[in-house]
Amino acid sequence: MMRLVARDLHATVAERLRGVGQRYTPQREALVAALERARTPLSTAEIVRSRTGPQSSVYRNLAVLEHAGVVRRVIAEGEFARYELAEDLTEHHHHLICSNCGRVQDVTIPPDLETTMDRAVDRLAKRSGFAKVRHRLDLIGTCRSCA
Amino acid sequence: MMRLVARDLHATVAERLRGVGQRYTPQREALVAALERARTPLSTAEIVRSRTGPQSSVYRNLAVLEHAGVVRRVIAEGEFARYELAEDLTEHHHHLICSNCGRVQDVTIPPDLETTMDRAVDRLAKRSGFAKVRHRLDLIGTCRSCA
DNA sequence: AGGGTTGTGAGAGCGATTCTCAGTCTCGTT
DNA sequence: AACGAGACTGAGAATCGCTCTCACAACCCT
Repeated sequence: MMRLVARDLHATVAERLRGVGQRYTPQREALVAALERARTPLSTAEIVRSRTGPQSSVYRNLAVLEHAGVVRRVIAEGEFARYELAEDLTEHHHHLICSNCGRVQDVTIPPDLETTMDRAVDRLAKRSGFAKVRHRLDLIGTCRSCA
Repeated sequence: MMRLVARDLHATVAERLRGVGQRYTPQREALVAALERARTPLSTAEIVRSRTGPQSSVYRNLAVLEHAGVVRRVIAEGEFARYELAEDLTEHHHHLICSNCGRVQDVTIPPDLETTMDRAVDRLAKRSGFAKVRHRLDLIGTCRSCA
């Protein structure tokens, strides 16, 4: 799916929040806007630093947004959790993670590799009795400034 | 690389520890043995429970073993960190992770997919200025007992 | 306007992990 | 065999990301 323009993004977010009985408050809007602007997963520390509100509210609202399917918690290395907009609000992508400084950068891979991978994943999932399996492909290395 | 038999495994571990000025003590041996036996990543809680020593020593020794390149911290979901033997002591594999209960199970994928993926990863790495890039492919879903 | 629900912010609380430190063990050297 | 330097251990304290609590404010619907 293509990345939504800001107007549609906020409308979609509002709708999803309504769907779980929550409101789209200015603070939550600020969180979504920050994640949109970053175009790469932000650590909770970065988010808190970005004047989107006090710590407890940031954590609470990230949890609400995650529950509403608006954001996704990204598992990287390092001490802080990271969040990014849900994939269906942006587009399917992978992460290039610096194992030294923890920086995360979005990357996409060739569609045919994506397809091949999905087929293999499906087969494995079926064989192992897992359901609703999605894949997570991350590239882990050392970024230029940490080299 | 093939999985090492126990005899070689412990010899290799001892050597790597020596390489960083550390000793292969009985407690560290017990940790390595536990990870070998499990054949799947163990959470710190499971390791502590398995009578390999007091908590503080378990954490310290896991850190030492990680630094020596003997074990690897696995990032899954859930409250506890997980550890497994380093890949060059076992063999390259991926993880099937239950997003509900956090259980982790090893899986391998077809070698040709592995090759294709590595090629794509190399290309991306070169383009982005990252060095020593390895891939991490995890399958995340719901296991049978959590369905 | 009223009442019920949801959101907010400050601080307390929680829990996994790390640190500290005094005492012990090991190993190479004499 | 005794010694000394450095590694190891274990118990508890400390740290720190994160979550919870609670009193108060904002919002929505009728």
